[in-house]
Amino acid sequence: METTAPTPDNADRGAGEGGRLLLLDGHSLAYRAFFALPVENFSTTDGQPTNAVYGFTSMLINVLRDEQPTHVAVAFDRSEPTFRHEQYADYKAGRAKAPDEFRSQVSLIFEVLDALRIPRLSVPGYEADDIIATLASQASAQGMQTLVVTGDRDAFQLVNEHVTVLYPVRGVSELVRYDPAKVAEKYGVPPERYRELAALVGETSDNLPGVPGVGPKTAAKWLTQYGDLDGLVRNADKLKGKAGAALREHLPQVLRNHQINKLDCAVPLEVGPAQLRLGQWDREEIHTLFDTLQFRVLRERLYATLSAVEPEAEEGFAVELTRLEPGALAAWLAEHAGRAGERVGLAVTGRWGRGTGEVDALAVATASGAAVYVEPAELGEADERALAEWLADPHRPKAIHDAKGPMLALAARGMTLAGVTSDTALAAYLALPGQRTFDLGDLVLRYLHKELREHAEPGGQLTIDGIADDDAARELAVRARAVLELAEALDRDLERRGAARLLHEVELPLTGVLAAMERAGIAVDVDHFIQLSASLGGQAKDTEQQAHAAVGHEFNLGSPKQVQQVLFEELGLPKTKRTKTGYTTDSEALNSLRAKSDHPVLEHILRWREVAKLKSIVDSLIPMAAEDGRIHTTFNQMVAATGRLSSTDPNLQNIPIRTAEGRQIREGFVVGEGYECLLTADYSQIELRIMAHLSGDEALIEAFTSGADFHTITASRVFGLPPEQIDGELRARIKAMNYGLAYGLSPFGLASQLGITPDEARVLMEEYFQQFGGVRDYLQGVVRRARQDGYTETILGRRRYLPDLTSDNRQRREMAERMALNAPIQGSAADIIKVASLRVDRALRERGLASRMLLQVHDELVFEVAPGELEELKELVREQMTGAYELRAPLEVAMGTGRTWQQAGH
DNA sequence: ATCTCCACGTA
DNA sequence: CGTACGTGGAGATA
Repeated sequence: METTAPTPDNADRGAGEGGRLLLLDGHSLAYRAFFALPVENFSTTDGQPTNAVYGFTSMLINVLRDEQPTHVAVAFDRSEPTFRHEQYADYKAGRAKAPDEFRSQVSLIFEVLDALRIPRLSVPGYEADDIIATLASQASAQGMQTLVVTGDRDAFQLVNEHVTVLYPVRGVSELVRYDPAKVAEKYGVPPERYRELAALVGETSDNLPGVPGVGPKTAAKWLTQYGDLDGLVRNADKLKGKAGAALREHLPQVLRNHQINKLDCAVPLEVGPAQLRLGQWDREEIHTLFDTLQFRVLRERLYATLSAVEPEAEEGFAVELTRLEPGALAAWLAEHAGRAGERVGLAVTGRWGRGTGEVDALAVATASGAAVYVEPAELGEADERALAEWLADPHRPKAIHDAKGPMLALAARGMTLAGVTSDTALAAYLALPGQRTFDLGDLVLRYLHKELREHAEPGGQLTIDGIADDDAARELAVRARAVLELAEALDRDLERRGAARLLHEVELPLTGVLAAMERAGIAVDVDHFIQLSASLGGQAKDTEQQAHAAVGHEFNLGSPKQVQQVLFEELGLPKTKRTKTGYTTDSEALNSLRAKSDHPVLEHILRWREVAKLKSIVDSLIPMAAEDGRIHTTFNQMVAATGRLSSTDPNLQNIPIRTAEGRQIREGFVVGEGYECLLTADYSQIELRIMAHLSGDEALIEAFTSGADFHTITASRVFGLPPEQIDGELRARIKAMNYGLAYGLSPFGLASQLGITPDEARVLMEEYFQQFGGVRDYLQGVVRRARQDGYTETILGRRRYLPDLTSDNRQRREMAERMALNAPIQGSAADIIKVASLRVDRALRERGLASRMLLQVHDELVFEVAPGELEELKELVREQMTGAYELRAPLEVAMGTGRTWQQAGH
């Protein structure tokens, strides 16, 4: 086709001025989607397949979001023959008729486009590509930029400085941008030569055979050498070899291809580019349609995309910072931050961690923008007291971002923080649990469309109060102001997501409980650790020497790379499972190698790893002991996507327990001075009880309420044997299944774990589900609902969003399915232990006990027992933990006491 | 100095 | 080809 030469007029115009036209090839994209997305995952409950509509709509939304076009249209082919059929009777012959499941979806795509008020164009006798070519050419002449989205490579001939093609790869999830440079890079010819190249190479799907033995490389070489197809034809005689002969023989065919693959840019159309302006879409119609299609995730994305068109507000936050005279803080707080019910924003700087901290400064800002900045260390006695009273007053509502650190820092000054009605980091975690970080600036931008900076004053910075030059003060005041505004936005967002109660009744009060545990820490016996480290170090050294001797030379046992070298290259042992960079040497693989070869080095490596790991844990603990002889971990309340806590610096949630040597480490965690002993209390099989509860499977619930061993009872039902005939082997199989189900275990995985064949595993699962069908129904329902809603939910309404459930990448999709199976179970367990921690904490205070909670390890709480309180504490803990939530398979708690964490285990 | 991979500890 | 985490060493990259 002719490319429109830029006239001085339109060449000067920016893309924004002339507009951005988006043109999609409806059939080609829908067809791509149809084959990329498995139909069994994309159907409505009444059986209407929706994979093509879904994929098409998803691509459309993405491209609307990413490209922000001003004008849009979708072109469709017609079923009638086109001018190309007249030129070449066999055009597109032999192409399989589209399957019924596909054709039924085309009218649904029409409905989606109609609801979005996006014009759909088709003209008898022409293909969608021709319509696109015509509009693109007209748009270029009007100074518009055009984006063509199509799965048809013919469109590459349209590419020029005004026209870009977005071509889908890897299903429908990714679009590659073809500008002139990209076409040249990919095909070796500029876009205006692309037709000629295609004519030589041919196009199977259009039944246009090219020159046999000539691929894109040869074609590009010829075209470059002779300038263009004309030049090549004139010089066809000179071409040597088989390829040259083939070209000469097929010359008429090439010229015919070149005729036919030319896109017509003069299709008679009733509309021009200017009439394709993106209009107002019908919210109600979209709701109804997406409801029938059961597209909830897409609806969310669509709303997010189309409402994000509102202009970005550039302003920051206005604050009026007051410098207070000594003694004036009480009055200021009473006036500005004292009215009941009116929340203020609070921002704190300082350092914190390991159960303590220091406050440098603190700013308070009100909704009107009035703000103060104080440095506690500089305050007089009266001001400090006023500050402490205000901070500790639960009736002075405050919003703060990530309260736990400031709580520790304030506590180190003897101050308590209360009345926090919003922690914006915590709120954002509930809204977006998959995110890793919750930076205040990011959230402010996302929720308020504002920058985290001061609103520029028209007349420059105020210097009246003499502190305008104090950037740190103004910055902190801005943060306080921003937090306050953000808190309002997040309150609304959480209300919408049904998580407001979870925030206010669980997560917010829990922060204080966690801070208290971090402050308390757990006492350790450093001498014990030092001895243990020495003993483990000796063993590691011995084992290392044995390993070197067995191989005949030294190597670094800690280097997987060197271990691979030794095992697979030097010793020629059979290759194990692949990793990204080689073959695994993990303990599972080494153990299976031991079954095939009795080379002693295998045992030495395994033993060394075990000992070295334990030593590294012990060595990491030793320097962690603070001056008070205790280790103060940090609990993170906002990292785990399921709602669990995590522990860092050090991680006290992965202290060894499986092996006897590992348990030696637990001997080093001891009761502190002034206390009687440690108490551990853990939930028995909490996740399985939750699974029984959520599934409502009567047989599984009965297995828990019967009082006998759960795995034995379930095994007895599955195998149809009385419980006393269930031996260790049978029990182990069912135990693996019971736990595996909550993780999305496949027959393959179960097989490899039990050392049976996948077929046997399949049979075993089948037999299991015959007894516990409710579990299967539940698990299937979880995934199906999650796919529709876009998220899973726990018993307290904690959501986990799983967009990958609709991915066209099988690995990602199946991963998301397993996450969906596990998230409600693991997350509900997290909900329950959080509630339990709060209840126990409250009961301890109500009863005025001096015993305290030290650690939370997912299903276990560890306490330090004050003298004479053991019996009362045990009763209290059991009552509060079992009563945390009423499950149909009731919660049970096991407890143990002892001088050390090891002895308190049971 | 910082990142990625592997391996492995816990629930 | 079973979920959720955090840590440390090696080795590559800057």
